[in-house]
Amino acid sequence: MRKSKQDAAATRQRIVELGSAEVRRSGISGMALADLMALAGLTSGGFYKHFESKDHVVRESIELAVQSRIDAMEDTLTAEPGVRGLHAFVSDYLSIEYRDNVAGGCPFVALGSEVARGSAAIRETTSEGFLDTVDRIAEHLSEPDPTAARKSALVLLSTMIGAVTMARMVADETASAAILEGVRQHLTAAF
Amino acid sequence: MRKSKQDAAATRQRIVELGSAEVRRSGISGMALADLMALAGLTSGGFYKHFESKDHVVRESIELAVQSRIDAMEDTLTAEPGVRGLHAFVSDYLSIEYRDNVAGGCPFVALGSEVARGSAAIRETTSEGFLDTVDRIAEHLSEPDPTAARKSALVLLSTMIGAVTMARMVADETASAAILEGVRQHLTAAF
DNA sequence: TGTACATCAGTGAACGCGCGTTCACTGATGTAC
DNA sequence: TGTACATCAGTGAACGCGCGTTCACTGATGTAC
Repeated sequence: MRKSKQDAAATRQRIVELGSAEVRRSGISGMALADLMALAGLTSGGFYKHFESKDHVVRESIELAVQSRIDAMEDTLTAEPGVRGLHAFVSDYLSIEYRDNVAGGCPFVALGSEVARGSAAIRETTSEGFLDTVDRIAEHLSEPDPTAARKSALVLLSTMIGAVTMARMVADETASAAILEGVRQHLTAAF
Repeated sequence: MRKSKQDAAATRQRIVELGSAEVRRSGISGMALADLMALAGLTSGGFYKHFESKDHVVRESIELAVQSRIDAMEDTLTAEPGVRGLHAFVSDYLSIEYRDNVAGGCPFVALGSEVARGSAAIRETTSEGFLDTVDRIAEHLSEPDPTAARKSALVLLSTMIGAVTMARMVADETASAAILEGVRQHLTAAF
């Protein structure tokens, strides 16, 4: 049952989009290809008509997740001018809703420690995405010196990633919310 | 070949100690019980003479990792008085050496995102360890109000965890070192 | 203190399951003439 | 424009491997008398 080139391209795109959510929800090793294909309405064998290996979908899935998060971030940062936009981004990121939106949330939070142990290709892709995100944040900071702006952006993003990672890990709801709120206050005062 | 009670207790202890390093090195799902037992000089089957399931060793291994990190932290914090001890702790934590010492390093960095997806028991154990660590840090902060101290400690620890997690993930050495150094400067200025 | 039996730490093979990957096959699409 | 053949997206079973867990067995330790 061969499909047209357009259909095939659309299928591939759909797999990556579903993978982008799945990999954040279940983790790299937790994402099963047969499950992913089932989500796309396909059976397992067809996977290799679109990708060389699991590593390849994982990479593209993470890439898409990073890109869609950057796009959303740009929207928030530019919706309000200057520091107002920055604080809106920080507050959104450190909200209960964002903490609980694993599949649609920050890939660095969802995959941080797993990527550090992952293949060289996955580390490469993910860390490029991280540094790209840092650059985008730096562009929106009020600091005149680009090196200083980059450093601030690095600190800002690492801090938020740590906070949400711990907020997701901590079982007690009150303690979890306190992490988010504490870090939000700290960052909006410091930047 | 039954062993004496003392031998058996020593074996159990050894497995947990090795597990404490292994789980940080390989992750929860990456730690294979047969490998762990081989490290202890035993064969796979004997595992269940000491533990009910993999989940149980993982819990004890994380618990031990947290405890040994707390002990090391207390030493650093009290070696020098006041803010000097705190800054020494922050600088050690955000050093290249600590970043590269995965098996002996911070379990929250090594396992953060994986624990968030883990069993309820593992989440419980790990987040208790996290909150315990926060309390210990809070005791050493100069702030008079204990609630404020606790909040500062929460922010401090989450920030450092995020920084080291990203520093381990980022493939480029210069960029990785810049994360550590940037966050170190930021935290020693802020606390 | 000695003896007989029960217990149980440790062995190593086997089981069962999940999962990445392969493969022969199908039939619609693409292409060459 | 039609026709014949090649291509290839998708199917679903099978393979192979890793790994958690179980099990029958061994022999030293622990315990009851």
